[in-house]
Amino acid sequence: MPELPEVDRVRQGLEDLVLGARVTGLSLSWPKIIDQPSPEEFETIMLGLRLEGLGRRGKYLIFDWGEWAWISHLRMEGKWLVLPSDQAVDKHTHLVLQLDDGRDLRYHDVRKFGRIRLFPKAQLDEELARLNLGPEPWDLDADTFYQQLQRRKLAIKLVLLDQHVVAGIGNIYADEILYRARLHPEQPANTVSRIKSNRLVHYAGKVIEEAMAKGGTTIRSYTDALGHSGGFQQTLNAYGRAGLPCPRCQTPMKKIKVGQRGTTFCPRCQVLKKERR
DNA sequence: AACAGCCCCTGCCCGC
DNA sequence: TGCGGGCAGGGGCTGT
Repeated sequence: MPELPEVDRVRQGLEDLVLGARVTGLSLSWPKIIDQPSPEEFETIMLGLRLEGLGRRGKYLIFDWGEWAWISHLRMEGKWLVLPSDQAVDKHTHLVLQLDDGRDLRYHDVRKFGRIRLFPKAQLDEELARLNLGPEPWDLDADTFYQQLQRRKLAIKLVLLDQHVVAGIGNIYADEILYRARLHPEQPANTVSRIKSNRLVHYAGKVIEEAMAKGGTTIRSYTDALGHSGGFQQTLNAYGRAGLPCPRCQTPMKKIKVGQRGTTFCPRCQVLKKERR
């Protein structure tokens, strides 16, 4: 489940590996991954384009193809792979772009949840605006964030996962941020104190930056474009540690569901506070 | 406006 | 061994 740090590593990998390459052939075996335009138009437009840049916003990858651009979201298990063209195509590979250097850029996605949107690059700003993403975690403004919490009754974890509030945080890092800030994941957002809100802002930036420095987290299937795993999983305090002792107080970590999502926290360090009026 | 519910998919795990 | 059912889960969409 790639989140911001993993998506950024993918971006870097692609930049190193295929920047400047030109598309000489194309095969799209699961058209639904292209949500715009039609498969036929997609093929016609892509042939001959040169990859001129790679960007990222939140968990979205941005491919600059000169006159055209993509926004690509990997969702749960999407991967971009760069492989020699003569290597056999895996059954979960849904798009193959042959490049002019004898290699392929391939989109691989077991669950077929990921999406690619193609549009004229002149529309990039409006396409990004349409996503209505919140700031990158390290750009969060403490006042704005606290104001958003005050008008939401949702569990605080679900607010951290809301891409309109802050972009790039997913299930793993949400648990880590809440653990460090010592907040119960189900604490209603509008009952989070100003101090705790500030702590969330602080740790959101810090956890994501630390994870980026370690090349992201590999839990199930994430790898970068070279097939390398991340290194942050050794640093995880909460996610995936249900039943194991809390690194701070040794109390066994507890696993619950918050808005259909598996959530691990320390029942002693992260206590639900009573609402005050 | 906020939020709940549904849908997309497949691999994996469980019980029988 | 084979099979059916349940589960996981980000985000887009609809309905309230």
